[in-house]
Amino acid sequence: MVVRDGSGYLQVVVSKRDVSEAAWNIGQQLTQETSLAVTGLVREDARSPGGVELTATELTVLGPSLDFPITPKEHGTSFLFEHRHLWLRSRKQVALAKIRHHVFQAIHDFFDARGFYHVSTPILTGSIGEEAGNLFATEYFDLGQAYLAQTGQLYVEAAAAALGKVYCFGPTFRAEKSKTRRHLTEFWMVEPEVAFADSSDNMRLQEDFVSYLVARALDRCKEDLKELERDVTPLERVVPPFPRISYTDAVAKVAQLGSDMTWGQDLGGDDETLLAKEYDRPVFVMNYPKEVKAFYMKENPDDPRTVLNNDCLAPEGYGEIIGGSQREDDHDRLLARIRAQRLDPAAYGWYLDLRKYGTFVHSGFGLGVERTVAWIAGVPHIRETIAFPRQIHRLYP
RNA sequence: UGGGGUGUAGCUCAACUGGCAGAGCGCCCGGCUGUUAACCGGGAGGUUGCAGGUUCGAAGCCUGCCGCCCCAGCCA
Repeated sequence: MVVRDGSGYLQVVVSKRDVSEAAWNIGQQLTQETSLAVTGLVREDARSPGGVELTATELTVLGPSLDFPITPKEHGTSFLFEHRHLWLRSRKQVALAKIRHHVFQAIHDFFDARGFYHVSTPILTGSIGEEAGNLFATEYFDLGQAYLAQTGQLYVEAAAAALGKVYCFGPTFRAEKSKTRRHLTEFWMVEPEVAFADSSDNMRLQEDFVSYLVARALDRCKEDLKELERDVTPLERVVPPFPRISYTDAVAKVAQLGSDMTWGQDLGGDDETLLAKEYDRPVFVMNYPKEVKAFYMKENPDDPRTVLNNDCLAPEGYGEIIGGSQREDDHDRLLARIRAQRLDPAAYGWYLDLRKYGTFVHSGFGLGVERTVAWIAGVPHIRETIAFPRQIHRLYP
C-alpha cells in the first residue's frame, strides 16, 4: 500500500511473517483513504517507486474509510468538483496545491527582496472600481450598498504615495457571467504599484517578476511538475527581456495571420493565442486604444488615441496573465476621463486628491495568480489551481 | 446573454432505422499475487434528468422544463 502525509508518498509492505495476526487481518481489510498509523523498518528496495519502502511491524487504523467515492479510474469534471473536498487528496491535485503554494511564497519573496511593502486593501468597498455591472453587492448597515472588491489598485496608488513601492495581494471578485477556462468569480490577484515609475519601468518589473515566479517553480516544484507531466522546456525559456509589440502593430500582425479584427477593438482570446504563438516567451502588447481601457490609464503623449498600458500574454495559449498601466497623474485630465465615462466624480474624491496633493508619475499592474499557476503547471482549466473554485454555477463545496 | 454539445447502474460509457437496458471499473464472495490503474472466477446493482405527448411498442421521436460541459463576449 501507499501512505501519504503531505510531505510525500511511501510504499509500505505488510508481510505475514513480520506482523501480529491482528495487524495482518487489518492489512487485509484496508480500503482506499483509510487513516492509519504504521510502525516499521525503512529499507532500500529497488522494487519500490522511489527506491525506499517500509516493512510494517505494527498497523493501527485511526479512521476507517468505506466506499471512498473517487476511485482510481476515470471521473467526469462535474463529479470531481462535487467531491472537491475529497478530490484534493489526489496526487495531481496535491501537486497543483504545492505549486500554488510556492508561487504565493515567491510573490512575497520577490517584492520583499526589492523593497516593496505589502499593503492590505479592503475587500468591502463603496462603488469605486472599474465596471459597476460586475460587482457583487451586499447590504452595509446604514450606508446602503457595499461591493466586494474587484481590484485593490486605487487604494494601492494611495499607499504608493506613502511607501514608494507597494503591493496588495488578495482575493478579488467579479460578477461576470463568464464561463471559460480562464475565468473564476473569485480569484487571487497581486497588484504592485510603484511611485516615479513609468510604463517602461513597469514592464521591466513585470518581466523580472514573471521570470522569477517561473524560475522558482522550476527550482522547487520539480517533482510536482513531473507528477503533472508538464514539459518544462517552454518554461526554461522564460527569461527577460520579453518581446514588446504595440497594439497597433499587433492588430496588423494578427490580421496577417488571418484574424478579422480591426483597430479599435480589444484583442479577442483567439487573437491573443495567435499572437502569443509567434514568440517563445511571454509577450507585452502595449498602448491600447483609449476607448477599450479603464479611465485611470495615462494618455500616450506620442499617440493620444492610445494609453500607456500593457498586457502580458503567456505562451501556449494561456492568454492574458497581466494587465498594467502608467496611471493618469494629472488632476484635470483624470476628472475629465471620469466624467467622459459617466462615473460619479464624488465617489472618486479621495482618488482625485492623490493628484491634488503632490502628484507623481506612477505605474502598476495586476497579475492573475490562478492563470499564472495554470500556465506554469500546464493544466487546461484554471479551476483546478484553487482549492475551492467559485464559478457561476458552483458554490459547493 | 449567444452558439454548439450532453444527461442511461456508485463512476466512465455503449445500445443499428423506434423492437428483451449492456460493458468496463468500483462493491460483495472465492482464488492467485513484490505490487505499480494488478490478475482470474462468481454475484448484487436501473423510475434511461423531470413532466406531458405520438406509437402495438420510446433510452431513442415531438413539446415544455431542469442540470451540466465546451466556445464566444467581459477580464486577471
